[in-house]
Amino acid sequence: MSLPHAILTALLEKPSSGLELTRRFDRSIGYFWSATHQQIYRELGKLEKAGLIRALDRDVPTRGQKKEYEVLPSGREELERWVGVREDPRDPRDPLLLRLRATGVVGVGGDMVDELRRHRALHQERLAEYREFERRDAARGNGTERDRVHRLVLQGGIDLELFWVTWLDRALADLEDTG
Amino acid sequence: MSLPHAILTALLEKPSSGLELTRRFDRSIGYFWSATHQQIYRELGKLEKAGLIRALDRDVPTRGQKKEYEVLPSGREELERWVGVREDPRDPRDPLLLRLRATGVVGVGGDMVDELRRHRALHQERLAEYREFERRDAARGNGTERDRVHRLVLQGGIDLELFWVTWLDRALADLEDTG
DNA sequence: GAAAACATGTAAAAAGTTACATGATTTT
DNA sequence: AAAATCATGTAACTTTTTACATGTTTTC
Repeated sequence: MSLPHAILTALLEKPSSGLELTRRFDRSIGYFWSATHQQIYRELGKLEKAGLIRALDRDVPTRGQKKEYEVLPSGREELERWVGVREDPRDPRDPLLLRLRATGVVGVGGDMVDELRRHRALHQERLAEYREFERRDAARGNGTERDRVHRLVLQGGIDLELFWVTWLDRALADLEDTG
Repeated sequence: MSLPHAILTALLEKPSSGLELTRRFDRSIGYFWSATHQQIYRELGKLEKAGLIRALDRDVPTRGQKKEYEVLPSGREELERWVGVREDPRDPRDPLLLRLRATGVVGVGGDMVDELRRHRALHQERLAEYREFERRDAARGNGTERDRVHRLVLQGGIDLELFWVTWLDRALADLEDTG
């Protein structure tokens, strides 16, 4: 049950429309949580119905017209409750390592090496992007708790991509060696 | 669509019953893919129906009685096809970083620091466990491709836990500093 | 013979993915 | 006026989670 809380957090940081939220999920929030626009619109509908958020301005919302939402006090309370909840780390699920392991029983082919290289490039790209965000952030202030938390989370994104690039390098070195 | 392929891989490595598979998913396969017994039994049923695996021995399967499965040729072919598929890295989804970010807008309390410490301990535990597996593996042979792939995947599990412990240490240092 | 451990399942709900539909606004 | 982009949504499906149900074998 994290999506509604991700949306509440994003809306508290800045009231937004569904599409704007989708874009923010592709950027900063996306370091650790992703969502499609379909998920977001559905969830916005639920949150509005539950009285946790409300649409601004629009009395007569028509299709195709921008609709901005803001968080209501009950929404903020719900988020405050949720941050105090204990939840264990989630089980990892990564198809790439599964595929690699499967090659151990059905045989490889150079295909898997290509695929690992491709993934390495993708992670490298994302890493570069995050480092660019970091560079930009360094210019801005870092006084508030919010800024520090943002920085920590971005650092998490960077470290995670670094993990991937490093592990993929090792895997490629190993497989190219004798593969 | 990875669960059926995870099961096919596990069954090729060694024919097993549903409960045995569940245990193996909690151990080695669990480095990067998890599944509950409910998921596994349902999927075994589907795979059997699709003719990719078959139950051994049992002609009259009754509830509560062990049922072992093995992979049929068509199952192996399906797995061979699947390892060649290109699939982009999956979007990360981690509620902990989401909760941390939420504290940036609703305020922290020492609660989050406690929660980060708790997660650090859990990751540290798992890391120790994986290193124990690594130690044991080192004794065994490493000649076959299968052994090498297993070792790479285990290394991935270790590196991922190391990422968490390192990042959590950094986060704790930062938050305790001024928190 | 009671309890614990082993073993297989069903059902319902929640979350996520994929495909499709449609209207409004801006640019060329 | 056509095309591109902005914007919101529906529907069907798949996957995952949670709660429950039940039978068998081993151990004390």
